[in-house]
Amino acid sequence: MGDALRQFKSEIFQGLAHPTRIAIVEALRGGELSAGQLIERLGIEQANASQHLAVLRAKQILVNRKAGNLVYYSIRDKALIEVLDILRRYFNAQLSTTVDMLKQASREPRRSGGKR
Amino acid sequence: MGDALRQFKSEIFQGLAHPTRIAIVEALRGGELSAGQLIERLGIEQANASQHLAVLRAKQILVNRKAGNLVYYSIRDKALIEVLDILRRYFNAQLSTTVDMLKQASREPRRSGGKR
DNA sequence: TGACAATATTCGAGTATTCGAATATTCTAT
DNA sequence: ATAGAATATTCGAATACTCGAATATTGTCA
Repeated sequence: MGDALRQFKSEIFQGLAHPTRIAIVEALRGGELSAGQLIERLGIEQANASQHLAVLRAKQILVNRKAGNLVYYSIRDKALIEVLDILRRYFNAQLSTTVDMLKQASREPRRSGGKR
Repeated sequence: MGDALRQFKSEIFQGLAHPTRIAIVEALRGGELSAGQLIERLGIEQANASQHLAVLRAKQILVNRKAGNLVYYSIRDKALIEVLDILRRYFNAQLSTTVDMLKQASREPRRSGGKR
């Protein structure tokens, strides 16, 4: 696979590599929302939202549509939603094992991580 | 969705947010490889490979298995491979409209956050 | 036109990532 | 025990990211 393509891929992942940006993309699952609606739903600073939206635009994850005074954002390609669905299962599976580990850890005294 | 879960998700994406790490994961599509084999195939520095492998381990993307002097890495959950497949289609679709941008990007120096 | 609302950009400080060089660890074989 | 091979970690400098404050831009309406 070409270098440029791999670079492109990594930039998509970079685009999603922030909790706020994941929240934005997930909020747009159901369809487009204006910047203001996103700010309200996520409860974040206006400037911060705009910066994250700029990142998502730059990485081609979102597209925007201007309607008068408002700017509506939406997910550019529904394949990304598919990815989010798969990852949801993935995270659920991972979570159960992580939770088990955490339970285990909180039950045992903190010690240099030996094997039994 | 919980904050912690979103944090967890973003860390997975962060784990994949580097071309070298994507190359590593893709090299492991066909099954496990030792660190040395990865280094040879990808043509990268030993220390650098080890650092990236540490990131992928920390993000729970890879698991490793020691066999004598060697350490074999493999993808932890096959859902990730599914994700890579979907993204392959995604990237192909995007490519037609993005080729020009990529050419441009690879031709111009990277200059975000430059000196002031 | 001027005031105002919605969104975007710039700035600077704090933090995190990335790299190669150097060093450390772990395992095997003698 | 010692050497050597495979892998991991530490260090420091360069680069990139993130945030809120301040400012700029764009569109609407009276």
